[in-house]
Parts: sequence; structure tokens; C-alpha cells
Amino acid sequence: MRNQNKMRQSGCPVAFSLDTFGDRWSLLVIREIMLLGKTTYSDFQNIDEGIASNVLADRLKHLEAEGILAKHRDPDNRRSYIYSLTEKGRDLASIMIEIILWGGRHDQRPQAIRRAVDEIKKDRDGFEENIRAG
Amino acid sequence: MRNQNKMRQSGCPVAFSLDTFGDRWSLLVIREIMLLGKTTYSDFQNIDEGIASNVLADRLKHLEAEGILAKHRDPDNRRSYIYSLTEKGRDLASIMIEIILWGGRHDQRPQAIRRAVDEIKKDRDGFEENIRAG
DNA sequence: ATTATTAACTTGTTATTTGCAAGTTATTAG
DNA sequence: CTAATAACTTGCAAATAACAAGTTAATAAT
Repeated sequence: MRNQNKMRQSGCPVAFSLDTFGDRWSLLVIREIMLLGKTTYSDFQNIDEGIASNVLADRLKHLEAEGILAKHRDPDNRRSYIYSLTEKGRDLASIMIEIILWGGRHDQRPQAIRRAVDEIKKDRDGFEENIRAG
Repeated sequence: MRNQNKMRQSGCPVAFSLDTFGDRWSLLVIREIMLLGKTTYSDFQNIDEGIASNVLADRLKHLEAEGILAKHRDPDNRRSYIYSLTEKGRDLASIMIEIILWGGRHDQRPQAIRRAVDEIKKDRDGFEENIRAG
């Protein structure tokens, strides 16, 4: 794995947070679950940004170990697993929202997708409560 | 450099944000400037978490290219440069605050430093305005 | 009942990035 | 004039990531 499990023990809450969920792929997986309702390994493999299979496996394992994600069998299909956010994972909602809003403010590209940005601007609290409800 | 400059063009604001500032070292450098008043290359080299010199140079270059940091000569010492946050960089304040708060909520380690957490809890708006004032 | 397909990974290999030690250049301090 | 310092850069080994292919168990199709 990477750097995250070394836990440099600086005691800083920022470093702690980053060690727990702060890398590109972890946050994109969290986005998929939190915002796009994706739940399975194959859902994540289809992420637009294209994650490698071994890296995805590594990140899922790490996020589960950190208590951000939970993994359960799919009751309707014994070869599937369903990944979901734990309470601790849903508590990332406000960070995710701020990341989206910042992106919305500074992304000038024509292909920028504004859907989530607009939704949050319209009713931020509702958006957040919705995530936290699980 | 890494991955960040590939800009996978997914159009997603989360991916955009992560490509701009979303890796461990970038965020730790931003923490140093935003919260600890550090401004120089040698300040950053002394980060508790221990960043490699070549990686630091890479991240500073990237953050400057992305318009998060500005680099100016130190008027009092011609061999120094002073790095500072741009408006766009200071606009990361709310993300940083949420990251700190999340860390504060979930870091159970005895050595966890609560200073910033407590300050933000006491007066979040003041804390944020202070950062945004530059 | 076989065979094909799917889901979730794992493995092997190559490419990229990181970490670490040392070196460079332009100041500034003694 | 010599030693330090600031900000990098370079070289190289080690760790990670990307890419392609393979494995195993379970479901779907014939």
C-alpha cells in the first residue's frame, strides 16, 4: 500500500484526515458511493477517470480498514459485495460538499459538470442531510 | 510530475479539485501557509511529516501553476522566496476547516493536537475570515 | 448438465513516482 | 575571503501505479 498506513504520527488532524481518506482514488470512490449511488467493485471499475483494478482493491481494503466503508454480501447475488459508507464515511459529507463547491467556483472548462454544484447551491443543508441519512 | 497534470477531463468538479490540490503533500504545504504562517522553501522542508526536497519542489511548482500559490522574492534577502496563498488558494479555507474538524471528530490518538480544532469550534467564522483576509 | 459469462479479485510486468543523499548556484554572514 | 545558508537539482534505489491477463466462485444460457 502507500504512505497512508505509515501514519507519520505528527498528531495533526489534517495529516490524520489525509492518511485516512486523502488520496485521489479514495476520494473518487467515496464520491461514487456518496453522490452517484454506486456500490460494487464493478461499479467502481467503471469510474470515468479509469482506476486500475489492483489499485481499486487496495483502496477499498484501506477504506474499509479505516472504517470509512463497510462491505457486505449482496443478498440477491452471492458473487457480489455491496460497499457502503459507514457513519464515519458519511461524516465526510461536508468535506465533499466544500470540494465540489470549490471546484464549481474555479473550474472554467466548458465541459465542467455543474449538476451537483447547482443542487448544493440550491439547498445545501438538504443535500447534506440526504447524504447523512445514508 | 504526477497524475495531476493529466487532467482526465471527466468534467467532474471533485476530480477537478483533486487534480488541482488533492494530494497529501500539496495539502500539507497549504496547511503550513494557511495555518502555521510558514512561507519559505526551508520552512516547508521542516514539515513534521518530512517531505523530500524534490517532491516539495514539484508540488510548489504545481500549486503555483494552478494559481493556488504565488512566489515572490523576499525583499530583505535576495536568496529567499516567499510563497503565499492567492485568493484562489485562500478560498480553500472552508475545505481545510472541514478536514480539520473531521480529523478532530475521529482522531482518537492520545497525541492528537486539538489546538486548531478547538479554535475553529470556538469561532469558526472568525477563523475562516482570518484566513480569507490573507 | 454443460458451457458461457459475470463479479471480484490477484498476479506479473513495466512505467512512474517517491525517498534519500549529495551536489549546485547565488547570496549573505563572519 | 571563507564559511554558511536558501533554494533547488541530480542520481539512484525502492515503492507505487498502470496495464494486461489470469483465477475462483457463482449465476445465466443452451
